[in-house]
Amino acid sequence: MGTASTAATGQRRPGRPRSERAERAIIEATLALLAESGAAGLCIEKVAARAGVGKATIYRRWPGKEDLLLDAVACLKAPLPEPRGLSVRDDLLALLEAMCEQFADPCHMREFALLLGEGAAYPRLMTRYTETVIEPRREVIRAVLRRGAVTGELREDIDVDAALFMMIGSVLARSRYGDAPVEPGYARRVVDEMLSGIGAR
Amino acid sequence: MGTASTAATGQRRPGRPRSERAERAIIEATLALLAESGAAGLCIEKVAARAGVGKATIYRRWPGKEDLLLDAVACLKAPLPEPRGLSVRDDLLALLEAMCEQFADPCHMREFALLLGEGAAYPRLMTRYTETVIEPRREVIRAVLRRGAVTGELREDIDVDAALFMMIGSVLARSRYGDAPVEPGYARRVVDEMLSGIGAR
DNA sequence: TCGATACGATACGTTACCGTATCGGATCTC
DNA sequence: GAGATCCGATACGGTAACGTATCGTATCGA
Repeated sequence: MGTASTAATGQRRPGRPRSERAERAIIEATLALLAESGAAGLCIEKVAARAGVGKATIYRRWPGKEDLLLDAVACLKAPLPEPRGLSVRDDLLALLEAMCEQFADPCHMREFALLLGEGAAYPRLMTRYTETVIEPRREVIRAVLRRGAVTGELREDIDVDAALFMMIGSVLARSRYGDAPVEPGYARRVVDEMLSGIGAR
Repeated sequence: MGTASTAATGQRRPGRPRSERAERAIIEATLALLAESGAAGLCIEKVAARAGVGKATIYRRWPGKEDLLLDAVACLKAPLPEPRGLSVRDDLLALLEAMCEQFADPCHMREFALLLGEGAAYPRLMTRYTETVIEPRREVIRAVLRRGAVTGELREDIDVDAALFMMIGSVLARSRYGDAPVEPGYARRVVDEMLSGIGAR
């Protein structure tokens, strides 16, 4: 992490060691505030207050806001269910339903949307988020699509990336603020529409 | 608009009338700064500076930032090409290519992404943006899809909304910061994948 | 011409957050 | 126990934007 050099050398520094508990509280508070107010709205003083920590304890570890956010975002997990269904259709359905569920949580939605919007201002942060959260999820879906092309459940010459973004995007475009929440059954409709195609037989 | 009551009564108020030119400059500067920094990053002093206007000239018309933004966003247009192609496929292709092009412009992308991310903090602003920009565009695409279902170019029982969001979302999910720019031919790949479906024949 | 209002400019006090410094107490190693 | 470092707390000066007030000038109706 962005912290001092003890880990690098392996040696112990003299004096009181840094509190692991404080560090966890800081990261946790950072992620919570990130989801609430976005990267631009996040401020160190609020992080310190929520973490129950002095400002100095933060500045001792990270030089500034962006470095703190960078480490915080790296701690995010991407809890998409590992697909182990029987059919490709069932796997896609489970993945898409999990996405719908996550985006229905206003907290996750905000986290994603805020980072998306602020990507231009914080490019390193956006890159880290992509590596940590977004790309692993995409890869899970890509794997299912490729598997389908091999087993014959999907067209052999399927355009994996186009299909990937159609799936992900259908949830993303639907889950905007101001729209009605995604209704149950939406994932199934998308998957079936993708499988059968919209063209006439 | 949010301005004073002369329009409502139709009567002229005594004294020097408000400058139409200043009002236009303010709205224009607001939209420019909105695209650059988002709603949260926008500040009245910068709007005044860019518009070449005193702060009082802004506060005389709008009580605060959100009301100004509300009027500014209402002035946005949604320049999707009116489809008048020969086939449904050509129309969808043209619409999707126009979307790709617009999202390739960093300015439009930021405008959209920033508003999306800040939707939670400015719900009225988000609603206005949806009414003015987003929903009209969706309706154009819906109309083409419905037409296809009638003419037989598309399946008769097509799920219009699912298909709509798959189309829009494929561009949206692909056009993130940190990703490579959308390559030419992407729109065609999406449209053809949607028409044929990814399921095996 | 005169009163009323708007204009751009600028000064003002307020608030929020920045990053730094310092405090007394706590917790490590030697 | 001595020295070093960290702890949470808080004070500090600096900066940015807030929204209000006040300039002298400009432009309208009566």
